[in-house]
Formats: sequence, C-alpha cells, structure tokens
Amino acid sequence: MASRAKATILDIAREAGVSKSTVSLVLQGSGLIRPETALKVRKAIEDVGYVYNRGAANLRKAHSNVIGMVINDLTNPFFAELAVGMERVFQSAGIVPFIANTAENPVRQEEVLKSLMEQGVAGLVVSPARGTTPGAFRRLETAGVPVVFVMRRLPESRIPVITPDNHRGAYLATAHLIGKGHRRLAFFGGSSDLVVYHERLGGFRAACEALGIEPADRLVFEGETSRKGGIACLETALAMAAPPTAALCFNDAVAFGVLLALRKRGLEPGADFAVVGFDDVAEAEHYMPALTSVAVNTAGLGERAAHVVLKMIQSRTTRAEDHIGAVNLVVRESCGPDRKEHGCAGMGDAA
Amino acid sequence: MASRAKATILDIAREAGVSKSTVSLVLQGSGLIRPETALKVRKAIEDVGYVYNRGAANLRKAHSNVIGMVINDLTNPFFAELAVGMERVFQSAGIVPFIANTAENPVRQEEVLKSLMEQGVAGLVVSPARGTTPGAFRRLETAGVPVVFVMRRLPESRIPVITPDNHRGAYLATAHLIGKGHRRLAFFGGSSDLVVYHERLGGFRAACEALGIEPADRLVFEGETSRKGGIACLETALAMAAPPTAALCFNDAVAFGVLLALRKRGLEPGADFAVVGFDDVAEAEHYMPALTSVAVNTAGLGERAAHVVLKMIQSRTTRAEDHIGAVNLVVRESCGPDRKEHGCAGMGDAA
DNA sequence: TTGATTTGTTGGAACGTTCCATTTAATAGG
DNA sequence: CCTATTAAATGGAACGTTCCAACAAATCAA
Repeated sequence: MASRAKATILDIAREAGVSKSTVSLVLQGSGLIRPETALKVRKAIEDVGYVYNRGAANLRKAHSNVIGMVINDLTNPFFAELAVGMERVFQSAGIVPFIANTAENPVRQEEVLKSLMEQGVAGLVVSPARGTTPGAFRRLETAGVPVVFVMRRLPESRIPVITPDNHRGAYLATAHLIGKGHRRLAFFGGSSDLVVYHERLGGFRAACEALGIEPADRLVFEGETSRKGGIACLETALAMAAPPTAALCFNDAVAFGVLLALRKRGLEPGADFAVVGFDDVAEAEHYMPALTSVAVNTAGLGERAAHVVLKMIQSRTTRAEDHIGAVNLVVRESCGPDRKEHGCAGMGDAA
Repeated sequence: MASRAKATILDIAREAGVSKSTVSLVLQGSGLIRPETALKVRKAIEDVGYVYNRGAANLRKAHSNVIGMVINDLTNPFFAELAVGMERVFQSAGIVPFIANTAENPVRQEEVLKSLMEQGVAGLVVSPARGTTPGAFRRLETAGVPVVFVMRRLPESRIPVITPDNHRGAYLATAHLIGKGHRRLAFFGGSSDLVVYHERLGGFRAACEALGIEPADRLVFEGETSRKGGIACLETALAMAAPPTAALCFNDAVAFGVLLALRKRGLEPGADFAVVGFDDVAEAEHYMPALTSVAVNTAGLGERAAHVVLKMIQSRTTRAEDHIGAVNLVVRESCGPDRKEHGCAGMGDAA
C-alpha cells in the first residue's frame, strides 16, 4: 500500500534496458533518440509509475521553470481577476505558476519571497503588500531574479511596473461627476502609504483644479479599501455641516460600501448622492444600482505582466519598460441623471 | 550588477573558516554547534548574500516542506475565503503553501497536480475541479502523498474529505421556505456531475417529502453555479405555466443572480419570490436584500482541512477520517415575511 | 579498403545539500 | 598518567538529474 522507494531514471533505464542518459534524453524530448527506443522508454516510465524530480534537475540545470505570483489580497475579487489573467498566459506557455497570498502583510510577504527564492523561482510577478519596506526586494535583485510589479508600485524601486493610468482614470471620473453638476466632491477610501492612492487622488485634484472646484469643496476621506471603509467614509462625510453630493471612491469595494450605506440611510444612490468606483470589477455591472466605474482592464494587465516576466526570464535581464494601461470610464447608474441646479458651464453629457 | 555565481554553503564555510558540515548544522539550528561558531557562520551567511537551496536539500532529505492548495475557482469569493482559512494555519505552522488554480478544468488540474508532484510536495489540499476523472489522483495515491479533499468530493475515492453537511443544510433551508408558506418550490443551479449537487438536492427533496410537498411541486433547474446561472434559472422558471414561489439555490452566486433577475423584472425579492442561498459568503450579509443563506463556516473548514493534512504528513499516513462540518441557516431578508394564504400545518416560525 | 561522417547511445562528473561515521579537543574519573 | 566520556567539528558518500566527451555501429566518399 505505502509506496516503495520512488522510481528514478535508473530504474527506468534498467527496466527498458538502456542507459540513464538515454532516459534523460527521452524525458527532454530530444530528437536524437531512435523512435522505437523512445517508445520503449516511455513504456517503462508508465510501468514503474515514475515521477520526474524537478528539484534534482534544477540542481544541475541552475534554472527552474517555476514562476511565482505574489498577491496582496486574494479575497479581493479584483486581484483574483488579475491572477487569473496572468495564469492564462503562463498556462499557454506550459508553465504552472504558484500563487502565494500575502494578506496585505509585509512580514508575511517577506516569508513568501524567501520561500520562493529558496524554491529557486525563475521569475516573479508581484502586487506588493501595503507598507512594503524599500529593501524588501533587494535579495531578489542581487540574486538577479526577474521581478515585475503589477497594479501597485514602490516609491523608489527600479523594478518594472505594469499599472493602469490611475491619474487619468481618476481625472475622467471626477470630470464626469462635475459634468453631472456636482460642486462639492469627496474622495473616499485608501490610505497614503499606497502609491496608487496618490496617483488616483492626484487625478481627482487635477480635475477639480481644471474644472473650477474650489479647494474647500474637495473633501478627502482616508479609509480602509473595503466595503467597510466605504461605509465609514460615507457616515463621516454625511455628518458634516456641508456634506458633499458625490464621491469618487478609491476602488469598487469602497464604492459598494457607500452604495450600501446610502440605502441603509434611505437615500437613493445616484439621485441623492453620486458615486463612482475604480477598477470595474465584474460585480460592478450587476450591482444595484449598477456602478459607474473606471475600467482598468484587469485581466489584460495581468496578461501583460505575465508576458513581460516571461520575456525577462528568456532574455536573462532584470530590467524592462514600465507599462501604463489605458483606462476608460464606464457609465452606469450610480451617478443618476444630470443635476441642473447650478449653471454648469458646458460639461454636459452630449458627445 | 548581474549576480556572480550564487553562493553555496561551501562559500560560507570558506568565509567563516569552518567546514560545510558545520554550516549545514547551523542552518538547521542544531544545538551541537558552539554559539560563537554559529554566530561567525551566520555573519558569513549575511555577508555573501546566501540563499538556501531547498531543491538540493530535498534531494537528500526526501521530504519537502511544500504544501499545495489546489483550488477549482479562485475568482469565486467562496473558495478564496476557503483558501485564506487554510493559509492561516499553514502560516502559523511556519509553512508557505502554494496555491494553484484549476479554473474548473480537469485537464488543467492534471497539469497542476503533475507539476506539484514533480516539485515534491509533502501534501495537498484539493477542491477538485468539476468533471475530475476517477483516476486523476491515482498517481498521488501510489506515491503516498497525503491528500485531502475539501468542500467537494469524488464519487468513489478513498481520500479523506472535509465538507459541510450539505444534506442537512439544504433540508433546513427548504423547511424554512415551507414554513414560510410556500407550496411550490424550486431548486436552482448546479449540475449533476458534482457530488455536492446530489447532496444538496437530496436535502431539498427529503424536506419536501417530510413536509408534504408533492413531487409535482418540486421543480429542479440545473444551471451554471454562477450569477448568470441564477438569472437563467429564474427566467425559465417564471416562464412556466405554474411557476414556483420560492427557490433554494445551489450556492450564493446563483442566489445573487436570482435576486438580480427578480429586480430586473420588477419583482420584489422576498415578497414576490423567496430565495435562499448556500454557503453564506461575506457578501450575502451586505446584499440588497440581505440574503438568507446556509452558513457552512468556510474558513473553519479550510482550517480543519489544513490541520488534517498537516497531521497526515507528520504521521506519514495517507488515510484520515472524513469530517462533516455543522451548518446553520442564517435568516435575513430574502424570504420576506411569512405568507399565510394556504393553511400551513404548524410550521410557523415560533421557537 | 580506409577514413570521415552521421546516428544513437553511454559512462561519469558535476550540481548543493544532509547525515553518518569519524576525528579532534577538551574534560572527568580512577 | 591513562582511559572514558563528552562536546564540537569534519570528511565523504549519497540524493536524482543533466550534459559533455566519448564510443559503437552504420553509412558514405574516395
């Protein structure tokens, strides 16, 4: 019942009456072997229930075909979509990537990276955890392991980054809100230890600036990047003397929270308070009301990141160009119809 | 810039002026080494930027500390929650598990399992893909690798299973519906190639049987186990001459789809049509209306599964007891208030 | 026929660790 | 002083692959 000592290529060699070298050659699909011999060997492989020992092979070859995807939060559907995009291209490259979750914890991330290195990964796609320290990837760099960041970046790092155009996305969304006639706007959720946060907030501010919203009428509420965070943001915002009438949310999760909290208060999302999300996760389309959001082509960026790391591995380099993905605002129901109270200067929805 | 040949324990040994064996001992935290020597070695390790080669070690030790979690669909928040539960216990055991996604594809699953075996995994927790063939895990079994199934099982397999009490959950939910006064019930979503499906459907049927619902009044609609599937089920159900007034859904995703489709048709979930979900994902609580669902303690089952596989590895066995987790119905808003049209025999909500 | 070439096949030396058996040094017992 | 005992450190043989250099057999050129 229990397995006897596991079979090696020597067992196969004996079984098939050839040398271990021949078996190795067959395993690697070398054309140097006579077809009949190969067949004989393959039969022996089946017979003894052989499983290839990649560890031993890597020891000799000094390059594994293991690729790691390090994700900061797998329970967030956004990152799950991202992971699936990457997987698609790895799969068609005949590679099984290993996914590791850091649960937004830099310490855990450190462990994960260490383990992956010890495993001898050939390359890594990483969405770094919040609060990642500057030196966290130095070991990888000095070891010459190709790494690419996706969706998130570190402030100073030289590691290539694949990310959506956060600034522009936020700008677009904010302009949309202003076009709807809103004059007192909020930015909900996120925290300043994330580079993305600054990018998105920057886009928000730039749009306000350009379209004539007074600094006093731009409200910024930091908070968790989750449903819960959204709920909290809305509560504190509405408790103000002069509350905002619309909000751009750091991401869709926050936006869902806001929608929920509005409903709880008996307010109609869209009509009473406009909200736009960011990322356009699959759920946004099916929400009640359907969420207006900035689509970032999540899976596409994932695929791009996977391609980049593959290319880096192949060309044995640790450098690559950054890639900023196009974004576009998909307008649904969560901003309601235009509000015409104030004379709004030519920002209608025509065209 | 590029890494020079990577350091091995011999380099450390030279640097520290000791033998490789000593270095190895230090690496394993052996108490046999004089503290000062250990210190010297540890310093050398830092200096040369050494990274441990687990592949080489496993070659000699013949047991890795790699554990794999094979998940059928990571984009489903339910399975993501499950994965996170498992991770928690692996983490506190000082193990970094590798997650692999099979995307509900048996062929992909085969590749994933092969790769994991080649990597020399010590154990596996698997939520098998739909349509997994009976022999898919034979290799693992003959290799003596501990495997435990979680959430899903194969029809014939002898591999231990950690799963919720699906039958009872479905029974509870159905009884609740009947207690609300419904007399024509539907079971929405899922397909018969899943063992879980039969278990849940069985519970549904048993409750109908026990509580006096005619076979003709039990409607079963197979469908995708997703929002989309739920929408489709509701459409075809309402197109019937005598449509059902309530549905037990295969899982929460299906239920969300049904809720959505009801809204789209201008029907009020709960009041016009009662729906109960299964799994009680985090989102259920926050939905509009909040979804009544069968809570299965997802993360808890994940933790249990992780513990079991850890124990199996430790005691080098490939067998373990099955574990059926308790379930309970959490009643929210999606079934509305009681309906009293028909004289319903003593199934009120009291107690 | 002889030598060169091609086609298949093969032994052996790595690769970086672990672990056993051994050695060396230091300490204790008589 | 010699012998046991303990503590600390070490050399060498694995582990299962890959790959190079070498070899054997068959084919070809002359």
